[in-house]
Amino acid sequence: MRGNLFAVAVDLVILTVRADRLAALLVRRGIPPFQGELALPGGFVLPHEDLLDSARRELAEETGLSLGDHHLEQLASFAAPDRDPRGRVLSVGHLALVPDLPDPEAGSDAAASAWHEVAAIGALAFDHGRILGEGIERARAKLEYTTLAATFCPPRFTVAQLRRVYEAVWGTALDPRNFQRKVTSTPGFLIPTKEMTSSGRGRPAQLFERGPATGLHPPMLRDPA
Amino acid sequence: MRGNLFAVAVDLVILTVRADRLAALLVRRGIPPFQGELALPGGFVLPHEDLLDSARRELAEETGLSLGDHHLEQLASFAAPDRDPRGRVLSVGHLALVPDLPDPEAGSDAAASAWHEVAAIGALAFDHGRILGEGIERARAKLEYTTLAATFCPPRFTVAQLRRVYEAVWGTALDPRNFQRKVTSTPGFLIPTKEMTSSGRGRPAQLFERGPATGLHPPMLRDPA
DNA sequence: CCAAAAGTGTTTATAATACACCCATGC
DNA sequence: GCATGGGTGTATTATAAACACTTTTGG
Repeated sequence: MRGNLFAVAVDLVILTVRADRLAALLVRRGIPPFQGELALPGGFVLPHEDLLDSARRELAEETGLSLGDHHLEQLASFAAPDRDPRGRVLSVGHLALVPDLPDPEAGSDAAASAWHEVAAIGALAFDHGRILGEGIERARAKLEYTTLAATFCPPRFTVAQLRRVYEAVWGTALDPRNFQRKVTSTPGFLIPTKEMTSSGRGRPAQLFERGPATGLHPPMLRDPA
Repeated sequence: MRGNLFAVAVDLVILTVRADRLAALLVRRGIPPFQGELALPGGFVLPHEDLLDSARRELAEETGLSLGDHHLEQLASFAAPDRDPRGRVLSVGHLALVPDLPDPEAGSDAAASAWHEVAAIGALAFDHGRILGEGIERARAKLEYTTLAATFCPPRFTVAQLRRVYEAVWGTALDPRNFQRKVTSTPGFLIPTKEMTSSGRGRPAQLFERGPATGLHPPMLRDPA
């Protein structure tokens, strides 16, 4: 082992759907480098910490989420020699999908963090723009073959809420009728409850919970606009 | 930046198809730890080197391949605190798909390396068994949605050769007639040449070259056994 | 001639799409 | 009643899969 040592960080692409728009949690940096600029939440890996544990810890610190059944996965590593002016830093990007949360409140590390609609995000510190881009791309791809979309929803949700998640992430319109049949007939996607939505215009909708499906399912439908 | 520094290595899952079997290039370790055991090719990242450059360099050293149009991509990073007895080492796994090559010859680093049929590979040094497993899984998944299978083939190949690649990687039998129509009708997959195979039993087959397709194509067919 | 592999055409099953239509609520 | 969204049924279309058949070589 030689002296070519790296600092190792984890950075998080934390996505949610708010007001029918895909949004990411970003922090405004309080210290150099890139002071005052927007960046992904993240930090250095502790001496005896595994990568996912480190990402889970950062996620909890930034969002207050204890990440019970939420989704967290490794994205990719970024280690361009000049990506950090302080020296050689390898960052392991992670992707988290969380339900719509109340705005991050003051206190702990979350003070400087806020949700930003992804369509309106400009340049970020370091190479975080690229990491964010890969996270969004991965999320879009995974919705097509997994039941992960439900992780964007609260514990109980309607089929229409779930559909709006797909529409927000993909930026397309889906046929509500075909969507309904598709998701309700995919084994393990949705667990029906006996409750219905009480308020709102139109006929009340049945409430569902996230099913246990982890793996793949036949492709989701993408209607033309 | 604190003293929690890591050594960073790249390890390579180098896959090929030899004699209709999926095979990986492995090295036998000449020094501790895990002296004498089989491991993935790899090594430490140099001070000013990017990850893919480092992987390309290791690939060239181990196989002699200059990696013109061959495939190389990052897989994932592995950093369990105890994965290397020498200390904290983060390894960035990479996946390379190469055509069937002559056996690695003595000289350079390739001396101790050899192809191993993946079905016959036992325990590997470090956590390389897991990295290999993820590489194989990724390769299997990507054949289904990309035209990557052709990177396992020599510069000119027949449809039957390409089919045997799918059959080797997936371990399934495919219908030669449906396969033919499928691959020849996928835009950008195959470039037809005017040449035919000269020898061999049966009717001569047309030779093709790798097409330019990079992205996705409709799912490949998987026939039942 | 026969066996073997290449390649084409046709039929059948399955899944995706489009869309007509009925249901249950708020106003 | 009427607008709004929830939910079901069905026709149409694309695609995958199964397989009969012709072509072209070597022996």
